[in-house]
Amino acid sequence: MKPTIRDVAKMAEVSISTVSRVMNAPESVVESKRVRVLEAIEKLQYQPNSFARGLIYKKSFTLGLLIPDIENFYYTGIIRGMQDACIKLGYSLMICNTDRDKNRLLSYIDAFHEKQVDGIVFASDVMFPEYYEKLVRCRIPFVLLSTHSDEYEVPSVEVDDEEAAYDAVKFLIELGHRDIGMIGFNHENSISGPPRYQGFIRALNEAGLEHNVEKIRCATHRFEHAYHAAHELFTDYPEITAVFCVADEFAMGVISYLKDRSILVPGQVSVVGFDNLRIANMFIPKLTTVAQPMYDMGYRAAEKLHELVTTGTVRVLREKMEHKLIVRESTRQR
Amino acid sequence: MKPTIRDVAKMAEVSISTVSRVMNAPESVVESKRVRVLEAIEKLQYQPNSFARGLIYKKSFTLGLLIPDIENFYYTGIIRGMQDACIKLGYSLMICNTDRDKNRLLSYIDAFHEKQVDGIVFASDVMFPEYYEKLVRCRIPFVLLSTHSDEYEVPSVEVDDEEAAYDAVKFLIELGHRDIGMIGFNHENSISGPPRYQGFIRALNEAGLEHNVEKIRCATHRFEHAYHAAHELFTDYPEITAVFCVADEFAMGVISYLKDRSILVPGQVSVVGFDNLRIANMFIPKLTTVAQPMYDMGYRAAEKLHELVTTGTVRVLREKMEHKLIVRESTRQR
DNA sequence: AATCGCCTTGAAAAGGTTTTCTTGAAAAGG
DNA sequence: CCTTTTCAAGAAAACCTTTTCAAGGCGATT
Repeated sequence: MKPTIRDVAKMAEVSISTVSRVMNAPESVVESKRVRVLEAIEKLQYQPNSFARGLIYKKSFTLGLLIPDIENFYYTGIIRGMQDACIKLGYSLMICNTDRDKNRLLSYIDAFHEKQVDGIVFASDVMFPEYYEKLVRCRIPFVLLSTHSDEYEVPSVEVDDEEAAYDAVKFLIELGHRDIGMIGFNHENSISGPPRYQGFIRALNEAGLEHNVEKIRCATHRFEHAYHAAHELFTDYPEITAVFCVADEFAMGVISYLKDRSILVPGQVSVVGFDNLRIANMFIPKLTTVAQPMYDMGYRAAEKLHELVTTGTVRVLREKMEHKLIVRESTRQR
Repeated sequence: MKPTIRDVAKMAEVSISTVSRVMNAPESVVESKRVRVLEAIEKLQYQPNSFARGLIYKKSFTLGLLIPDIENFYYTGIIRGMQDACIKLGYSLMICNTDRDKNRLLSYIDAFHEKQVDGIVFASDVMFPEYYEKLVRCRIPFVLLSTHSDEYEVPSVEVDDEEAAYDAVKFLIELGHRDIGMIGFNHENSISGPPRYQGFIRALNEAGLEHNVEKIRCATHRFEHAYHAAHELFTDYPEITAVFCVADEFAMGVISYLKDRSILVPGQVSVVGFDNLRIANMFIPKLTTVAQPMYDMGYRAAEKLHELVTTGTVRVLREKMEHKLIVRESTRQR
């Protein structure tokens, strides 16, 4: 059987209280006994039972992460950052992939509740009232990542989507493009959809290019959808010479479509993506894109959640992270 | 505070034993009390404390997954499969990304031990004696995924790497290629490196193409390394018209290198990858590759681990999964 | 009518740790 | 040398659940 504190105590010939003290307040026990206990711990490969501990502390030292789609490359960076932060903070991390399924998400919240995770970071999804209410009923603190809530006061960390989109489109305009399209997210079930669209519009208006305002098609996260959306976009507006995509995966879809139509990128059409996934730098052509600091965002979200969990509140509610336009090979002067 | 079984008992005016029974053996309590208890549970949003439970059952109903590199697209499929299996089996999943760091891996094992996960699936890494011994010392059951051990008797699930590599190279030969190179894994710290190399050699020998045996360069998992390795390979052997890559990411690296050298793929050189990652179908050109059933492998690994955890043993020790060559656009008849 | 047995229920122990309370001993102060 | 203070360390309670054991009540059987 797994050795318990009792076994250690017996071997070291002290009481279990002393063993406990050696682990939690070593300076309070005299050296001779301390070394005996330490030796016993080592010899028995003793590891305190986290169930017993959890029972007392009412804490699991575990954080939960809820992501919509693990196959989306966006989240791998987030995960790394969050995991590193967890290591630093002495927490474990539990990752759950909802596959964009409402019921699944709800049941993961139950699982988190049962496992008594100390807090949850909720990534990218819309914070529906159902989710919110369940979370507060379960008394689980949570922060939002790459999303936010207008209705509720929930801490969040994200980039400035409007500004980022604006920068991307402005870049295209400065390159001399006058006919610009966009592949966006559906507005109903996405948080970043509307602001990125706003940014697109603002850049257009500012440059007097309002005639492009309609040149937008929506896709739902996947390459194939973006390919299809590109087909629609270019069928309706063959004059387009540049397209702003709200995700790198969309940019790849668009470029693949253009490739199949034998339209050169960036020769005839420029394409800019969003996120700066690792593949953005591997694709042919390498993607010009607006980078989100995924790693830092994951890291920051974990820190913020920790702040919330330990202090009960958070110094800055909505945290904006820096985005940055990265110019590579998928765009060109017109 | 979080309601306990006591609060429920009080509200329903029964003993805590009765409450426990309605949750674990409902038929053993008379209907009138049962409904009272159920109502109280509902009203209080009661959720049993998993620490107390774990203390009794000595089980956490959690499985651990150890992966070397979450940024490698290979693992996302694994994770999905394993998570789905966990849901089916009533387990939670804890994913840890070691970043190929030995110490980190060791400390994750400690974390798993402390959290008392019921079992671990250990993916892709070499099972060093240090790992093995630690795992058995901690008495944590584990299975190997996409790796195996020659020294120890450990359950594993993986594809037949030798055969899969053989199939890929044979395909290239059948296409008429006579000068074939390979981008492989380093043999020291990879399990699939040697068998894939063997497969390459066997296909070559069988076709009387032994003169290619030296045309191999190694890379360590990343695109950039593969790019560099391709540079070396083509500098030394400019006659090569086909290259077998042991990872899709390597194939992308090679193709990018050839692109920069203005060598057409598949026009002048054919490239085949390995894994069939989601991007294999998004890249330009779409990759010909030998597919691994990542989802199924993750799923199967979880099932196998569950079998091991519950029965103490496993019916088939080393499980081979089916691979399959998928022909797309990166290869062509010579 | 009495006994047996079954069903339902409550009391209590067990599981492993932390922490408070208590006690005994040693150090410090007069 | 005696009293007070400080310190180390053990005993026991608490955390929340499950499960065993015991008991009470009731119907059925003889």
